[in-house]
Amino acid sequence: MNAPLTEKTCGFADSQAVAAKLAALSHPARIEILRHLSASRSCCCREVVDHLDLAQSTVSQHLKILVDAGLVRYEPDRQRSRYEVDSDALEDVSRSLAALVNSCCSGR
Amino acid sequence: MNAPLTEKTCGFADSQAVAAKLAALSHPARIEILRHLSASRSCCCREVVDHLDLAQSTVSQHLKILVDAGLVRYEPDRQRSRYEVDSDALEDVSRSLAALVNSCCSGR
DNA sequence: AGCGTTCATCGTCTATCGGCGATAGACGAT
DNA sequence: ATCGTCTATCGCCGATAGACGATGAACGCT
Repeated sequence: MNAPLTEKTCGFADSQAVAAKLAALSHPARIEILRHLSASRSCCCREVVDHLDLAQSTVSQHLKILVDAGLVRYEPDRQRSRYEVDSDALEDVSRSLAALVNSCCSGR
Repeated sequence: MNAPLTEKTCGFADSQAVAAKLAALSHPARIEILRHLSASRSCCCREVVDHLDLAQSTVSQHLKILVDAGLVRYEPDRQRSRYEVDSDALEDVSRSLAALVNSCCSGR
């Protein structure tokens, strides 16, 4: 599912997928959110808001971005929605980047 | 390993650094550029332009972003400027992300 | 029933991104 | 000296990101 596709030839379309994942991670607030989420096992939006010194709406947006990117799981539990890190997805991104970097540094 | 700084408290400033690096990587064109650069050992702007179906000015911009992020080395060789991947820097980013992911998945 | 809390969404504003063409500087070649 | 090539930069634009406040729905509690 993830990619036994084109081997190391990779491809152009693939770049887009990786880029999209990395884009979701390329914001300090979102990284902080991930850290906080993982530290707290799982938590609601409010908890993140308190921790982060950003407006609730802004945090909600960042969370949505992370969810859309598939890096965070979301469960609308009554009021207190629960957000929790999708470890597998995260590790997958890390692996993707590592693969990219590796293929770029294969020369040395 | 590379960062015995603040342990797991990590820090807010640190997130910014990682985010900045990842931002440079979060664009398909730039990933393609990296791939091409690494495949060609080193090359000039024009070479990338031919390969990429983007205007020369656009490519130059992307290259600048990569250089500013410290992921690509730049040497203004007469006309034919030489761009080449900074393997160490790239690996460093990969490690940073891995560390982040790892700390987020420590629970499981 | 009514209040407080939580959250997602909407609209708005500003800044930045990503693209392009045009331009100017630096060279090599003629 | 002039022409063609390669770069980097500038100016411009549409689109998007990122922030906020306001709003309304859903819920718990009293």
